[in-house]
Amino acid sequence: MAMKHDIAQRLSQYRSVLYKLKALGFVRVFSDNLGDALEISPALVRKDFSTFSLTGNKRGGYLIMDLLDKLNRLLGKDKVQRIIIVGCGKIGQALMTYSGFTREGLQVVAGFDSNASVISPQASIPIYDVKELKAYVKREGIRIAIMAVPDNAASHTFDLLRAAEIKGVLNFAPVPLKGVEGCVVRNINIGLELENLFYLVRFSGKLPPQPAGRAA
Amino acid sequence: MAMKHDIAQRLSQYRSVLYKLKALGFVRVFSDNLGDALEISPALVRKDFSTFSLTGNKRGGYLIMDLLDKLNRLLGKDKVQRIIIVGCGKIGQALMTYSGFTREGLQVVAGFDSNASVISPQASIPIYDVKELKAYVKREGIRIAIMAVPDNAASHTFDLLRAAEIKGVLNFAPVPLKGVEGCVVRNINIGLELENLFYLVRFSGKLPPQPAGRAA
DNA sequence: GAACTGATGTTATTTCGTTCACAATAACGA
DNA sequence: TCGTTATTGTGAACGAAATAACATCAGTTC
Repeated sequence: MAMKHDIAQRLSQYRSVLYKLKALGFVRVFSDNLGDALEISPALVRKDFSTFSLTGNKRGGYLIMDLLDKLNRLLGKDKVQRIIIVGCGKIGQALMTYSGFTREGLQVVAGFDSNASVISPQASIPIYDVKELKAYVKREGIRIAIMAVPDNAASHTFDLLRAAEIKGVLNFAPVPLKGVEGCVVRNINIGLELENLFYLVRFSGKLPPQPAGRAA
Repeated sequence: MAMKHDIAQRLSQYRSVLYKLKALGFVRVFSDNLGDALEISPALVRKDFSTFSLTGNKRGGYLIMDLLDKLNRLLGKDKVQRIIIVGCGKIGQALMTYSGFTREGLQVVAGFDSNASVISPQASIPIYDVKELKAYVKREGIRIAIMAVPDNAASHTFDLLRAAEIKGVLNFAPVPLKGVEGCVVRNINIGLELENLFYLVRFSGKLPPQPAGRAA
């Protein structure tokens, strides 16, 4: 059940770096450059490209435009990718107008909430009652949702999303959801990340306490 | 340069699950239970515990209270962990009042921004001018910061944080920051995560296109 | 109190992602 | 045109992390 997440993440990162290089006027790029940018070895860059049949020239490296074309097709970036946000509290609303999305070809097309006071179907990005979720998703063919609800609503909301046959969920609730057949889940647990940071800072450099107690 | 991130993350997850079990009235737990909860093998649970000298009883499993005590000490949860937020736009402000933090023993003690219109030193969680960042961090002994600034400010803001000798940064800007000596960085790139989701959904089950072209 | 049961703690094995190493080859220069 | 050089593409080697396997032992039962 090992995730093949990592290589897909790298594809997006390559894409991002390539756009920057293109903006700087470069037309070719070498595996070394991309390796430096992502802090990985050039060999891994070439291997990734090989896996997806992204080919270069034996001496002239890779053509940036060519790579971008192929990556965009691979990542489905040739069309705008529409998402909805379920849970329009502070985080949800912040994400609704998050500027990083448009730049990435992502478009938040609607929000959903159970709290009547935030519902506003006339807004530029409308917020509907969560009761309308299923119909909307079906009608508009939405496949990906961001979930930004409080922890106690997480599990129920996830059931609603599954009932609406959502195919992928980015979960910001502090309750890790388990992925299920037909629906990929990705958990972003901010508290967990911070805890992790505190841990890494506390023991940065030093090994964890009593790492198997090998005598000196 | 392989990360030892994973085991620390699991430690926090064990802790979270253990609290839930405790709330349900359980007093003992077995490696199987925790393995199921985190979707990992029981062997890995025992191995993790062994690494950190978390011991159980050969037959009776582990005592939940005992594990929690030790985990809390390991993760520094015996005292409140204070953090600051740099960049008080929508995301930053949403995080300031994020309810998930207090539950985790995390406390946002201040915000910083360069935009005069959001500065409010009298608020219950004060927002100061970013000019005061360094002095504040020194005075209060802050070690961890959340960075929620727009992409074009990311690099400069990171320099400020380093100058203030911040030890760890959780970066929400859509520009991945490279970690540096003395400062651990953890990037949360929402756009990237969504792209990844789209990719996984597109190819869920099926292998990536032409995976090295092995003939049928 | 002796045999048995069931879970731990740890060693051995496997798996998998990454890096190494190098053969193949396209561009460049004389 | 032919040698040289720089870079790709990929099979082999490596290493780390997860799993499997098992020896060890606390508790339970008769």
